[in-house]
Amino acid sequence: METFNLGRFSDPSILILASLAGSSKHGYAIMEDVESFAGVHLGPGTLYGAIARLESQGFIEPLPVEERRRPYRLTASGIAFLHEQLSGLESFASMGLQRLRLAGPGL
Amino acid sequence: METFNLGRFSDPSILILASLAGSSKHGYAIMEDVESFAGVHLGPGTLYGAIARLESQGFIEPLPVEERRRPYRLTASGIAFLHEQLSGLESFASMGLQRLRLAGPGL
DNA sequence: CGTATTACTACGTTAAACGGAGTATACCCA
DNA sequence: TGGGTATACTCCGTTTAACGTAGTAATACG
Repeated sequence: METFNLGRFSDPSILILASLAGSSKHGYAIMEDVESFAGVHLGPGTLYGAIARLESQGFIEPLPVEERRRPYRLTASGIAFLHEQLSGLESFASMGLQRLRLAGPGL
Repeated sequence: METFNLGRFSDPSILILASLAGSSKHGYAIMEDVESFAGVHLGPGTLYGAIARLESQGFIEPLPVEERRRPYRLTASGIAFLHEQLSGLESFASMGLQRLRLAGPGL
């Protein structure tokens, strides 16, 4: 299955936040979820590095460890931040596509 | 005017390509355009570094220099690439927002 | 005629993306 | 029962590119 490709415009942080918006989950599950919904594979360095940063920024918080899994959930500020980012992204994408539609034939 | 904020999820490359989708323009004009439509300020290092990379990737090409300005335009492959990226971005953003809507109240 | 704006170049620093390697536990199945 | 696979990470090194500062030079303006 070919999912849409976000290329280098795929800040792992947002992918992780979007994954946690679906439901709270631990690192490995985030990795699989991101891979399946965005077609982006995050290696361990990228994934856990980004998770640590998101936690220190207060956008996600750890839940009790269960069976060597450390699940995380979005905080209120993580939800707000994600919403803001996604809204901006959606506006930007639709504006860009509009530009392509208008100018595309005439380039 | 408060524009939407793309934060760190704002690969300068895509912003530049989207700017050129509006019309061909030179570096400084791209900088101003990106600032006005995306609210993102690109410093010279970021801007011209990204432009050089986009050119070497064949996504943009230089037009004849006029009055110490070096304008660029999208190539066909740049248009295709931008379209693909923006479509993916739009899907991703709307999927993420949907997840927030569904799970948001229940987190 | 000097100050601001335009349009860059050049360079250095830093953050973080990325991947390889390794560890350890649990699960399956022959 | 023990060997392979999946899970769930940690650790660490390399590379990339984002970002800013400084500087240059030309044109505009007032």
